[in-house]
Amino acid sequence: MSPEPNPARHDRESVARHALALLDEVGLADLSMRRIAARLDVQPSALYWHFASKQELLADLADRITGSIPRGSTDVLATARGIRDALFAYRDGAELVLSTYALQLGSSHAQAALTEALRSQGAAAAEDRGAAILHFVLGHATLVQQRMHADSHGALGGDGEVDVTAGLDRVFDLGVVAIAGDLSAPASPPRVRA
Amino acid sequence: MSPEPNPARHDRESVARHALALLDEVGLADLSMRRIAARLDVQPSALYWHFASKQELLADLADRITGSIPRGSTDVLATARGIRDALFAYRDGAELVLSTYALQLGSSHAQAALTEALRSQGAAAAEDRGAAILHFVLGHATLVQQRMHADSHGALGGDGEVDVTAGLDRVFDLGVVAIAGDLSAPASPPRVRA
DNA sequence: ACCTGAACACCGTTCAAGT
DNA sequence: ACCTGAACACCGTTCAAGT
Repeated sequence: MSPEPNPARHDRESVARHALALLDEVGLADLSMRRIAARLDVQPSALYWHFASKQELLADLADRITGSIPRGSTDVLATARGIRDALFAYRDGAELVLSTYALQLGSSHAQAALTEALRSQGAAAAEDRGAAILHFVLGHATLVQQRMHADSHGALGGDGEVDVTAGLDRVFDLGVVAIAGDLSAPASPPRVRA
Repeated sequence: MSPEPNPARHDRESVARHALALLDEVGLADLSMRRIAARLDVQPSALYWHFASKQELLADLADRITGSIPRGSTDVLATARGIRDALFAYRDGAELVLSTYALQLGSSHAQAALTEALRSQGAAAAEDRGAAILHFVLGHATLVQQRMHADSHGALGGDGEVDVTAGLDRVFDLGVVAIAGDLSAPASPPRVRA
């Protein structure tokens, strides 16, 4: 019955899951090691038993976010939407994945999903198109997610009453479809010129 | 001849210019108010006479970076390259502009340049395409710039000896041209289907 | 108009020591 | 195997006070 001092021991998995939940609550800017430790009822230094640095922890979180991306679809647009939605599933998810991308962990998983879909649709230069779509999706999702947060915080640009997220889905689809290329033409499109 | 205590007074312009130079040297992660103050030979609190917060200072820097983007070109690809190169002109320039974008300052300038070029080429849905290209360029430039920095720091992904920036120019051009649309067709492209 | 000095509430990280 | 306690070198920001 008495509140024991601290029987709550954790492993890597537990730390990561709590950190991911905290990210969703407070956002990336306020996700400090000390806050995570407090949430785990543990001293900050305890985290360094499980992760060598904050960078490594964040990279792990990014991997978990991109890990839920569905693979194996032959529809490029659906695949791109799957990536976007995985990023949207956690607050600042896009920014986190984008800033961790250079370390080449989960982002290659996302790019592979796109390249697969492009190839199965017979698109030329599938590798380059996959990279381009991933860059577009990451940029787009980061901007949209930031905007959503800025709006809910009441930091408007001055125009007053415009819905900032209006038309962003249209922009997303346009971008993905355009980079994917003319999928109605199988291998070498007949490049019509006026 | 004697080193006077501190006759170096500054205005907003001076602070911003020194901060921008420091950004280029140390990168965004190490650009602290205290470091900027030290560079100006001033106490950290002095910065708050010129800028209300670090956010406001960073937004100003982002504006200066995007302010150098050439306007008025009718070539969409050239305009996109102009934006990318402005971002590349300072260390972490892309990340800075991207993270400040929600506040809607200099990024609208960049998007306007793209929309103008698209319109002058008679592209349909110029507004949406301009937004999509901007999202792509910001995502792409951020990733490339990060990668450059990670490489020079020796943090490889494990593959050993691959040139990571290889083919990125190709991906950039592919993305921009694709989203810009078929510019050889003037107003309503004849949408050929097999 | 522009800056100092001191303070407040934070950071990430290391490391010996505990269990 | 996992954590504490204490320390180190930092942060952004506020505010009275100086010139």
